[in-house]
Amino acid sequence: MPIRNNIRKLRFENGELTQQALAEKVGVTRQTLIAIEAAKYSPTLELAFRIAAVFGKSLDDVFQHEPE
Amino acid sequence: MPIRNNIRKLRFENGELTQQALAEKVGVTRQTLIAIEAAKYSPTLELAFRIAAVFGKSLDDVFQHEPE
DNA sequence: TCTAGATGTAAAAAATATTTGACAAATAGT
DNA sequence: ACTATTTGTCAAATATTTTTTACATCTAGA
Repeated sequence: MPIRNNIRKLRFENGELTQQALAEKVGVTRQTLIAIEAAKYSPTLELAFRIAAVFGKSLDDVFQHEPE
Repeated sequence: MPIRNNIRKLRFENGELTQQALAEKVGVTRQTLIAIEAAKYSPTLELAFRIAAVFGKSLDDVFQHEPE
């Protein structure tokens, strides 16, 4: 599943936002956030939207699909 | 789950692309595509990317999140 | 009218995402 | 050296998405 993300980068750009803090803002578990940040699996579109919303970014700014 | 999409519109703009044809291009079942088009549930980000790619659009052009 | 193609719905099984709980390692501060 | 915080991992349970199969409806064309 080749989906990259800039979550780690965005967390630090937004005042060292911790994984747990972000997880709470997004309404998800810390483990879920870790897995997504590490691209272990593909999140739900709904969750992807909520993550992007926290940073005030669009989906494409946070997640990049590498085709093939 | 308030996620709108323009799949139906995009299908017809792309030469009356049928649900089954799109499903095959995307590598998914027709029922899955129907459910997503009808916004019955939130697809995987991976799948959302593949759908957008078929139309040569970005994610945000195909799916819109209505916050709250 | 009959047939074929496109769309819609439904229910159970399979696959995948998410939660819960617990533990380990690294870092920073006291 | 100790404690607290952050990050990472793992495994089992739960929730959600996706598949499979089957049937119903509608429209267009022969």
